[in-house]
Amino acid sequence: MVVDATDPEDARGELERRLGEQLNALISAAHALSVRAAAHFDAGLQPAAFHLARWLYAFGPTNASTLATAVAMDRSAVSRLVGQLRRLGFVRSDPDPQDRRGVIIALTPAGQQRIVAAIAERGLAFQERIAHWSDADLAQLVALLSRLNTPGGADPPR
Amino acid sequence: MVVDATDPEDARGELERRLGEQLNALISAAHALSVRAAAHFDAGLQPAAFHLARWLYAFGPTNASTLATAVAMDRSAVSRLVGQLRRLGFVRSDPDPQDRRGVIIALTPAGQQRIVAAIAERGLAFQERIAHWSDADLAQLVALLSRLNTPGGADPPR
DNA sequence: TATATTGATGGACATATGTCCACCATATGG
DNA sequence: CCATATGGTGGACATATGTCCATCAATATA
Repeated sequence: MVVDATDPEDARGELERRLGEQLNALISAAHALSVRAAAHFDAGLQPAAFHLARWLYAFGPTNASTLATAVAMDRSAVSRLVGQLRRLGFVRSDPDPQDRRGVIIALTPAGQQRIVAAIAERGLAFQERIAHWSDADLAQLVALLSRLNTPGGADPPR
Repeated sequence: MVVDATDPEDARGELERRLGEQLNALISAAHALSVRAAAHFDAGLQPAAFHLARWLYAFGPTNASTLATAVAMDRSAVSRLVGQLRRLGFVRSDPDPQDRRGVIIALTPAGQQRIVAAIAERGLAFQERIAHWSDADLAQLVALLSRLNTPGGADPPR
């Protein structure tokens, strides 16, 4: 596809297309690393439980329904997996003070440590790639990703 | 954790830690979108096949073994899934001229179109977030991600 | 109080996925 | 030529996952 860079609309569209391409490559590569990280997290644990724990680590506590929507899982499945994680002491689920039908699911310190350890391996893979980056470039990337990750431009709901 | 920003070593480590955190959030959020994108790709197709197709779209043709390693799957599974994709006309597998035991697996134009269409939905989710970004910031992010995604600093093995 | 709604849990079952193994074709080394 | 190694395919089976449904407790509404 040939793009006329002098046309502002097309230039913007091209930028967006290239962002999609780069995100796709990143996510595609990260998937394999995630599979291996999940295996490291806990041997007696279903891999899908790792996704839940990681989401909780990334975005903080929520109730079961929100969590189910966020990770694109059935509520039944989330309930089962949270049960596993709770039995292993990696998450806690306290009744929601606002609506006592619901529960607030949160990582325990033990769970947080496990996540950090499991992710460390993946960290190594990327650390090699940024080894020769300047601090300025690295800081810039972190800042831009941070902005990309907070939909409203506000702080994440920790 | 309190970091002494005047110590260059700690500042660098802190940057790397924050990059890990941001990547984790991005990957965690992207996972749910990927699940939905896979469903859009083809109804009669196993979701895992979408991962294969996406990897081929992101990184280009390879042989079955390399593909299996890259996506952290068993060779048997890759063989089965590639078979499905081939039957649907989304990939081609030609014998490797270098080693005629092996095959080179590549997306067909039809497969490429499907991937682009399936990813478009996810694109919309991110497009909202970057709607108010300046072209300069967007271009900067694309450039930095591009550098992050090419391990050796060289061009990807298309 | 009676009724309907909502959040969560867990059983039951179908489907998808991971893994092991046997097999075939080619390649490699003696 | 023979033995062995390697890339790929597909069968068989165990496990993980997705989905539907019944159930319970707390809310909300009348």
